[in-house]
Amino acid sequence: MNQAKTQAVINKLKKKGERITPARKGILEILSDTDQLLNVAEIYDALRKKGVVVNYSTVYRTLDNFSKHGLVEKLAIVDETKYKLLEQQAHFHHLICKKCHSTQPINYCPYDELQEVIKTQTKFLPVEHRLEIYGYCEACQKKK
Amino acid sequence: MNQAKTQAVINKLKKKGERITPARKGILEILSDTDQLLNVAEIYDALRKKGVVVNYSTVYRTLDNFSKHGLVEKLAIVDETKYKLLEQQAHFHHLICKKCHSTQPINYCPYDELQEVIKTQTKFLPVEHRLEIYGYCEACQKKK
DNA sequence: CTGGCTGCAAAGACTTTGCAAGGCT
DNA sequence: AGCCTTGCAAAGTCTTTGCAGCCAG
Repeated sequence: MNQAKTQAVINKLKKKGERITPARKGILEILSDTDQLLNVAEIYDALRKKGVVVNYSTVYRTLDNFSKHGLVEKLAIVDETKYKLLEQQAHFHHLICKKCHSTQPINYCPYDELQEVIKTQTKFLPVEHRLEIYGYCEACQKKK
Repeated sequence: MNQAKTQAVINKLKKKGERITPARKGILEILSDTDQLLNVAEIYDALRKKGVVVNYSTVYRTLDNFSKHGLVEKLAIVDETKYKLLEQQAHFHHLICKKCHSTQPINYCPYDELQEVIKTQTKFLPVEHRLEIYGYCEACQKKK
């Protein structure tokens, strides 16, 4: 279990005057311990498995809260909304399997070139970006 | 009005044995005539303005249909789902304004490097990808 | 003609919200 | 103790679906 990661985020939340409840701690632990993108139902289920039984609305509210504090990113996958804990150092994009919906991070980001192109072509002021790659994971390729 | 573009897609649909109804024709015209990403409500409204009054479910079904035929792309924007007509030649990514939600295409795609990185780092088989950039358009920068 | 397409209305999935009770600090 | 957070239930939004009737080919 990635306690250091969880604790770091908890400290940030405390500094902002947010209370640390079992639901919040549980969700942070879950997000800290995975490199998958998770949707609300997956987080809800994972919480139950940990013995933290909460209402769905709590999960939604908690994720909104974390998102507003810039601790968690809400990602729009086609036909699904997923969440991930933001890393302070680097940031990642994800490979998403079209069959089993598993995700894995990839160490690549086109941000620098992207920014250059935008500056050259437009007067748009970029703030953030999303990049996801859809395809088939190793396991699902073999199944086919 | 971009009739050539519309007609080209209509021909593709006909070849696949799909019928060309007023709803389908209207939606194709709308998508052909914009470089914006449109959501279902925007397409529905644009149809009405053209005098083509249809049910929401028809818009959904039509877009699903086009999407299945690879003519239209369904994009997941955070908190919104948008659609665009696929270009056969090139493909584009979009700049999305966080304030007014307008979109503009940009002539850049990291696909080549991306594929290289995926091949090097993983055994994932990429099929498609999504890249969107969020920020502020020229008009909204001035308003601030 | 005739099967695919549409309208309608209802259901379904997901998310948000108001209020009272409970628990973190 | 005070007030932020949660549970509950209801409402809201968006999307899908079954069925009957219509229309493009």
